[in-house]
Amino acid sequence: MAQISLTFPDGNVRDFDSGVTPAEVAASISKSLSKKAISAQVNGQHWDLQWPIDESAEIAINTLQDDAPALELIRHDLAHVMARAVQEIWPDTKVTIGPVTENGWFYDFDRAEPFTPEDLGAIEAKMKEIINARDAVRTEIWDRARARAFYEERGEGYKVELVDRIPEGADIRMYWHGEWQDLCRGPHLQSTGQLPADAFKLMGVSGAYWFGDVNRPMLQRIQGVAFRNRDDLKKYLNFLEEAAKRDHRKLGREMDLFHLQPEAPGQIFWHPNGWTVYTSLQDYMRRMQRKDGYVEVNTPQVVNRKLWEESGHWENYRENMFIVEVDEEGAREKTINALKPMNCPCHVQIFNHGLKSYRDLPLRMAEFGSCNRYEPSGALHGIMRVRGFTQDDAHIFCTFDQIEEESKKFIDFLAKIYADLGFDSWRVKLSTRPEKRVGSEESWDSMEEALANACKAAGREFEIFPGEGAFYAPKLEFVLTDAIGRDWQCGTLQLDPNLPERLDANYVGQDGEKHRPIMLHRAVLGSFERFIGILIEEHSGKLPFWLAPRQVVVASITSEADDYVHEAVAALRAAGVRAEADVRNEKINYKVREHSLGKVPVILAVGHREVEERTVTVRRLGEKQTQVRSLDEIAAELGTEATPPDLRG
RNA sequence: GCUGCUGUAGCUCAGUGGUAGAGCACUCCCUUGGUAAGGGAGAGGUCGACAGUUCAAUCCUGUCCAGCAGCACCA
Repeated sequence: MAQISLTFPDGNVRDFDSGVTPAEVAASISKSLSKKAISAQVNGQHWDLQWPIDESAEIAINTLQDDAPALELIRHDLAHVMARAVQEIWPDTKVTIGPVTENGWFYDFDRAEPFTPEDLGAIEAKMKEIINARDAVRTEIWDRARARAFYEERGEGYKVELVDRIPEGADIRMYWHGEWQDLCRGPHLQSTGQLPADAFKLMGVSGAYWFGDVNRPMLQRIQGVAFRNRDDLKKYLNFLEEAAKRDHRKLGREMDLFHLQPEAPGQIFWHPNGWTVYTSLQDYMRRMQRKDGYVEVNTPQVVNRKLWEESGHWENYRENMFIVEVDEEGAREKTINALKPMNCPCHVQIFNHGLKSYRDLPLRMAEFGSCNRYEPSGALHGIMRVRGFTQDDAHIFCTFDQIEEESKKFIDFLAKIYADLGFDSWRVKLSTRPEKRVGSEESWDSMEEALANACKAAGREFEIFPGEGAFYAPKLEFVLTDAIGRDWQCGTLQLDPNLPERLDANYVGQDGEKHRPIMLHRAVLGSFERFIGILIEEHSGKLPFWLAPRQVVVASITSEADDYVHEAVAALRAAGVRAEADVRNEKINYKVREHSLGKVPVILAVGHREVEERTVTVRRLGEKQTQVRSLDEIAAELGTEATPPDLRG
């Protein structure tokens, strides 16, 4: 038997027979390690305790104390345990795949009857039974024909398909615990008894397509979350509760920002409070754009089909467009129009109106463009994914040589805005040429390089996403992370030589000849609707003062202070603060509670004392402490705070 | 769009084959109270829509609409 040497994390080297398993290695070290071991790292690769090691390697034995491997194994083994539980309860159920997810796992099943929420309890109970049975996990490598025959005999058609999908040369691993069997690449725990029976929870059942294919029948997906111990699970469930509290749909109602109703699905009824946030943000964006050399335009909502055919949207995007047919009385033919889903074709019309010279470039054309897209019903989500929305859209018409500089300028612009809006953490993705594409390799080289160079010049790191670009050009996407760790793609910078070509945009160059400009589609916020949703959730409704819809409420403690309340409100408004009076016949406790829940950042309370001294008592949201200040002083101070970031001295 | 679940007062939710309830919010009255709910009274519902079964439907069945979760989609 050949010898191999294994190097341990502490630097020790020991010799073993080739083919030794990590389980045997652990046993040779100590009995307790052998019991506690869950898996190994062999040359950095996550390794099942039962897999033989044939060559000298670095090895580390993992236990439940090792965070990453432990979580992976717990979640993965629970997926198997759940599948076994389901098949034990409903033997006619077919199993498919069950991968690990960010906080747990899911497993997709094929079964005629739907799983009900009540079934989940039964499955969970059965899973605990299986864990308590402490069955050893066993693995073997089979050849393809045997594995295939095995699953065919059992009628597990999905598994047959999986066996067929395993690439040539890769091991086909079969796993067992108890009588139950699954095809799996592993690794797994030593025994189901190593699973924490109190640190997982089934979260729900939903539909999912087999390999994401809409044409295949829908499977039933049961999802679970799992952690190393009960406390971590509790922490996670608690986190979910906290996240639910900051849901923009809930806060939108509580803060009276907007509503949606069935007559206009995916379109927003903005209430005064919400519209104040919207217009404040839009005013800010408008000022920023002007300062950065954009011109602003506005273009039609309802545009004849002809333009969409020319732009290519009719061919490629039609099922997402609202079609408007005009059937005029006595007209020879009815006209077919579409609500614009994008602004770009209209902007090219403005560009094309009149001759453009190279001296006009770069031309930065901005529009707060109202767009309508017929999004699939299942995609709608509050104000984050809607059918009617407004983009902070702009198209930069420029020459190829100007791409890099314009891109750099845009990244700087976007960085300034994200910083002003309180987002410090964001990433840049560079999506490069896809398989199916148009244009020469040289042109792709230079476009990708221009975007990469622009990032470098702006001092921004970027990740490359190969093959993710549009068929005509690469793009940058700007992803920000909110307070609960979710990613949102908001900003984008898409190069586009295609649309100017289709719509025959051109400018007269220095040489007196016609040339084709390139377009840069770009947005910072993406859409106001989605961005406001993100802002609400990021701040749990406690928006930055300059964006808060009601910045100050002046509340009377006694009705004898009512006149002074109105005087204070007038003074605040004169100072540029959005202030309201609350002179209702209610106690101050009641008013404080209500406005605190309404996320009003500042409450000024006034009673006899304040009236006499011409002061107010200031209470800021989230603070218990109050402060007595003179009315003039606080009006000036809050006036400064209410100033948008770009207008501050 | 697909699978599953849900739809009762402005909000959160209970409930029943014999046309409905609570808390909060709302209106009025009392109370003028010092920093997260003072007390009392009152008003408010075509039980998502439309069909069907039934003597009788908010409840059972079907279709549609909308919402929620996930999948798919996001040129």
